Amino acid sequence: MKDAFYITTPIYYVNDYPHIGHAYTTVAADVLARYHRLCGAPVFFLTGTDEHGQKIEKAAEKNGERPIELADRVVTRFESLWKALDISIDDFIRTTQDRHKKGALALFQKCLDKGDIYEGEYEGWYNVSDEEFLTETQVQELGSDIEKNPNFVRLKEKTYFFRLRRYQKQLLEHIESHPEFIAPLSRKNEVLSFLKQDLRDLSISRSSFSWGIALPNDPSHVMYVWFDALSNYLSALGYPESTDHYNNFWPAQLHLVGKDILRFHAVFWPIFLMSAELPLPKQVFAHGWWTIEGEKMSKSKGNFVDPFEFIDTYGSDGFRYFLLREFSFGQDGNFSKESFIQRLNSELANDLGNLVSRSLSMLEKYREGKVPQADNSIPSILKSSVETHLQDYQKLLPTLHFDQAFGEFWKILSKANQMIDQKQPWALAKNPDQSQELDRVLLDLLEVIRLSSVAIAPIMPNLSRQIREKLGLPELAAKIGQNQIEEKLSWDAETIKKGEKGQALFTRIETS
RNA sequence: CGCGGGGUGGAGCAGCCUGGUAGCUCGACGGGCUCAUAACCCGUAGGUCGUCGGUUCAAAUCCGGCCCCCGCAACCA
Repeated sequence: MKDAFYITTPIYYVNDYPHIGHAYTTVAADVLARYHRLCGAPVFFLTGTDEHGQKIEKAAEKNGERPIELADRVVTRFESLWKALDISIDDFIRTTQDRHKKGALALFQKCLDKGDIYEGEYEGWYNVSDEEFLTETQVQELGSDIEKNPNFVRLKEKTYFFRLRRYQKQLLEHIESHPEFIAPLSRKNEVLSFLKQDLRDLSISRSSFSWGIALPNDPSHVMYVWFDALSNYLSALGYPESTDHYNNFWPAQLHLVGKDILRFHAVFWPIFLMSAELPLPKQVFAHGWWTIEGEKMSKSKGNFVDPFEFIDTYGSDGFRYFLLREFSFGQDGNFSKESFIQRLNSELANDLGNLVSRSLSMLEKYREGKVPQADNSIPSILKSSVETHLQDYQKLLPTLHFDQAFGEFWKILSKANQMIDQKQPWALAKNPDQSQELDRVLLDLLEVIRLSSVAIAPIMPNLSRQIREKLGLPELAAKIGQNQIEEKLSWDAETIKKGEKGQALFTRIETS
């Protein structure tokens, strides 16, 4: 039996509008979840929302509603996006749920018992009208003006600190003895250089607002965002109860995060876990960011890409494919409508869609749509090169080299197109003596199309299903213990029932 | 000396860790085919790999200096 695969996205701040970045992380997680399910592994794929904090409290107050009412209202933005994007989550956790509070409190108590949390004082510049401490950068920018402005006062606040330094060495050792713990490599180096400085203890509570989880030892404080949010990965499994669910899936196989929150996941989170004497996740992977038409995405520019808009116009499969195909996972990349359309037209319409179309059309024309009987005396033309590419695909996809994995598979489509040109089935069809050779060509094409339906299933589940319908094959369904990727992603693994051209698989996007 | 990423044919990128004929996609140009979604196939042009120096028989690749671009340190994957 395959190892259990627990994969998470960050929990998203509920008050935000979902944008391409949220979609990116979640689609990547979904592709991995679907892939591992097809490999027969028990999979638990978790996402959710972070619903506490001063911002929510204030926003709710402004709307004249209770914070939980606001959260209940806006959480649907995320829930409906995941539905529209065909995200196959197993669970959706909200930090306002009782199960989460229970888990977060239990983790906090563990750390407290360990003596890693102590009461201290935070002193800094406070913005009276915003009711917020200024960040160090803000203080720097203001310079000496800060002392002249009566809106800024020097303030001390009681807060609870976490003794990060106690675990600094242990964490360094862990990272060094587990080279795969932080990926990609450049991010790991970043974390290592951070860890080689002296760590400051981390403030993990606030008393200036109350919308959060009250500390067990001091109800006048609530947990500050990171302690609260990170513990979702445990609370979703039922922690602190030692259920089968928990025991099967912890430690997580993979925390997928954006590069901005790597430090929280690769430094603070493992330290909390060490304090609570829990096993660490196997890997934290930080991916890159999207720029939009060459510019940084930001609220002030208002240039967020709205995923719903693209899904509505071009479908979820194409959008999903573009996100992971366009550039290497881990790097930054650029979103432009032009490159989006270009890639979909070239790879989904011209390469894949057209190959399906021309192949099935020939089957209908030359063989009345009937799958020819295989003649073993004529060897397959494509088999051996296809197998090489399939092996590479299977190495690349689970290691998060999505762009290369699909690039590798697309080489197969290219080989098939080349074969058509070389063999010229339309000429073979005119000569009855070459009937068997024509059969061979058609069978090879059908097989490549069938393999496509398997290879693209994790990223384009709808196209996969449509292809399989054309071939008279059932939709791929995951079964625990049955490795369908290995079984069905090999040459002639399934008996193709038919080959119906039907409707175009993916039509070109006209730009005019 | 805050931290990090990047500078490779017109565009976007891979290659750099583990030195040894500079590769991919798109675009341009020419040709082929007619089964197909004006799609597909073949070929051609185009790069002193930011720059200066070092190591080496050999450097896009290793080392050092410099220049330029971008991001983080503030909402934000």
